[in-house]
Amino acid sequence: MAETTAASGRTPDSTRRSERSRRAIFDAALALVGEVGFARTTVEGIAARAGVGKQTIYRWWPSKAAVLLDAYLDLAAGAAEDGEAALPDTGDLAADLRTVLRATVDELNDPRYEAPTRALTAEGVVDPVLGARFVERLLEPQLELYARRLRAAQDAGDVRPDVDPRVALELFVGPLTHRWLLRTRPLTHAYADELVGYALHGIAARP
Amino acid sequence: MAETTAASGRTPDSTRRSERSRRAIFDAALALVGEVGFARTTVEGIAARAGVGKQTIYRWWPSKAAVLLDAYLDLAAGAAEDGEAALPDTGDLAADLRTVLRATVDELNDPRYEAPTRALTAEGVVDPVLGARFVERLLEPQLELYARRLRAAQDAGDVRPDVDPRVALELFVGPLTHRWLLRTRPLTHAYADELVGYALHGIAARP
Amino acid sequence: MAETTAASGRTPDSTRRSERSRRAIFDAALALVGEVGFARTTVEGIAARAGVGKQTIYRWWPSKAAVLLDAYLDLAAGAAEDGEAALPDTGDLAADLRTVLRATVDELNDPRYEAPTRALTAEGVVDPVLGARFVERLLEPQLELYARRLRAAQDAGDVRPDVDPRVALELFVGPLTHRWLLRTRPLTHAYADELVGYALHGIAARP
Amino acid sequence: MAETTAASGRTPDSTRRSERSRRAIFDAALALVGEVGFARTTVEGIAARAGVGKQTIYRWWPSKAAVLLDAYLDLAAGAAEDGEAALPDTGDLAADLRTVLRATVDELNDPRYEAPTRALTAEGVVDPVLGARFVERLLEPQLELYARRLRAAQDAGDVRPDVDPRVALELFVGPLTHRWLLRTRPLTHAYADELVGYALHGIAARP
DNA sequence: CGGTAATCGAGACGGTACGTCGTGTCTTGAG
DNA sequence: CTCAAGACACGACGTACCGTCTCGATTACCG
Repeated sequence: MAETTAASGRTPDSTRRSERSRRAIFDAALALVGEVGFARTTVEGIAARAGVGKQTIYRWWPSKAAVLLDAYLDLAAGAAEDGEAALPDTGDLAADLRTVLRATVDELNDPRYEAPTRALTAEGVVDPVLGARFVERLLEPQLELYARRLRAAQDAGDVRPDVDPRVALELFVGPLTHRWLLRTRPLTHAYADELVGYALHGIAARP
Repeated sequence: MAETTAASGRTPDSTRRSERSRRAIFDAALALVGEVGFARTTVEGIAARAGVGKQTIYRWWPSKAAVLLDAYLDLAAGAAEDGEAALPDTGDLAADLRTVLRATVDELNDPRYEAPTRALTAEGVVDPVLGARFVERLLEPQLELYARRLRAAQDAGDVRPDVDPRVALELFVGPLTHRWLLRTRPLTHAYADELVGYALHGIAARP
Repeated sequence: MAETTAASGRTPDSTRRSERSRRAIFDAALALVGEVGFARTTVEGIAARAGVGKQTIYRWWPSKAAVLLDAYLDLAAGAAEDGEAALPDTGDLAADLRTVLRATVDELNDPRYEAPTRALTAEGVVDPVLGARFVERLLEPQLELYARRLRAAQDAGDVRPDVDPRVALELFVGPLTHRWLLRTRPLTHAYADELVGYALHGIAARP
Repeated sequence: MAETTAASGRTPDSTRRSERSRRAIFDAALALVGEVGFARTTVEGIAARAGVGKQTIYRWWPSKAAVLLDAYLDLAAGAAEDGEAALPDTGDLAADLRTVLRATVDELNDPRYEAPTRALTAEGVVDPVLGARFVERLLEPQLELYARRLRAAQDAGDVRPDVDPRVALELFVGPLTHRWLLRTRPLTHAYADELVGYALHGIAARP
């Protein structure tokens, strides 16, 4: 589980690292963010809760956001092990997209994940380094699944061959993310379905 | 220009308020966020730079984010005075959308606005109250312009009548925002054009 | 009660200073040094005990030693108010010196004063600035009393007129201090008497 | 050269000890105290400079003061080898004392020795165990030289037979130390001479 | 048109957290 | 076993800001 290595003067020897502390820090960080939110979570608080010296956190991470990101990645890695290396492919692209987008809606609405995900995303919006890492490790792998499914659909003749899947997928995740991040309108299954319809067939009138 | 009024015990008498200080605070806030970023901008710093007592800030705003939001709204109000109460309507919907989206791309890429816009958006992602205000005062009015243009296109028979403009517009702004906030891919005019094409006509193959 | 003004960037406005805090800090500092010793007394501890922010200490003093010195001076000033502006002068120089030196022995042996006095002295040995202040405010005024008494004795013909009182007085306080600081031998009344005997006949006029 | 043995649970096997490390630690300790002072010298710093593990220091000494003391004793032992097992005895007590006291003044004023000597003395003032060791190993042997010379003077009839040499010697070293430690007045040869004059006639036999 | 009640600049205050440094203990691998 | 190296839990450092709280000194309404 690679970490956002601290950029300070001397690099510590990672072979001698305490796995026990690493785990305790992750657990404490996630728990605290869930309980009091990211803003009121402090490095000091994480250290205290993890039964760890502050220095042990600063030795391995440059900021509390980096800690949380690694904790989150660790969590996601655990969850990813058992499952979903690919989007469903029943042959019906619209149905498959509806399934996935509905699942995404449910996940985004799940209060357990909301706080840390929002915190991390917001931090990434403002901190390019952290954001890049967030995208590279978490977001892009997910988007790649969409791209793959769309490519399969192209092979099956369900999607225009001149369409760039990497761009097309944003028609689905872009609006969803927009609603969720900015809270402009409620995120519902109905919205997911509507989105699939619009994006798949466009909004222009047919002659 | 209404402020996010401080919610503390006694409401101050706004008629006696110093306009001079208000302006100085806005200027200082925007300047500091531009120079050192939102995170390293402090209320103390704003006060010092504005030549103002800290209490004068705390009297009128509940947080530095609220100050920045009002400063930003003030800025936007000034900019909005001269112009764009509506999206262009040349009769060619695709062309008009390309124009607008390209302009948006340019704006988002403008380093002058980047820091404060990102800061406010990120803050809104995490703080629902601030986010709501941000959306209500800044985002929704802009989205309404899209909705209006799409409704006109429906009247002209260029957009399917069963399409909900408020949802459809997210096909354009959603992906754009997604790229900008998360920095997944560069934001270019070519992308804006591609997006208009995809969203307008869908990605599904035609039989 | 002048303080060892902090040498940091901006000098605080001493007219707005909280007398309440000043007193609480002195009390806490003296209490802690008495209870756990100087080395294990911390600025943090003083602040906590005094119910004061750390910054309030750092605003007015550059180090814990400076705090303790001022606390000590404040104490001494309080004690000095009621009393001893001069050494006793019964006409019998030897007896008077014995009285004073015995009292000094008792004071140095008093466990209540021992810890802070040793701490302060040791700190002054190593920190010239603090030491100078210690000497100027506490030690020299006391030594001046000796000098005055010796001058009176010269006037009375009990001390050789060519003797420099400021040097002569060190024959008494030097050895006493030496024993106390370095703990070479026990400090007793007998020693005080012996010292007076030895030193006095060196400077006493011969008939 | 005996060390202030660490008092921890298991005593290490001193026969397997690295002489190389011991010397390196002494050198590093003395160098650091000379360069940055005792307070800012750290065990970690000594270890790093000596190219030694921290544990190697903690294995053999209980504190940095103890390390410095041993380093100092080691130094003094080297210096003592070539010389002065006794005070000069030309038959003229006053002259001999002046010689010795002037040499002491020079030594105390030597900036090379000032930092470590002050540091050790100050530490001994506050730490009775260390102080006792300092006195026993360094101070008392020197004082004994004075006592011996005074006894010789008594035998020669130059000093009153009822005088206790161990007390009398403090008339010389006490005031000198007082001036040096507390920096009340400059330490000069003239002062040394004056001191001898004052003190000596106090203890000299009367014709 | 002077009294008075507010806001204003300034900044001290009690706090919380920061990120760093040093302590003394413990562990690892080499000799 | 000792040693160099250094990670660890811990505690304190001195600093930066927080949001609250006095302080005069304007300043603008009101009687």
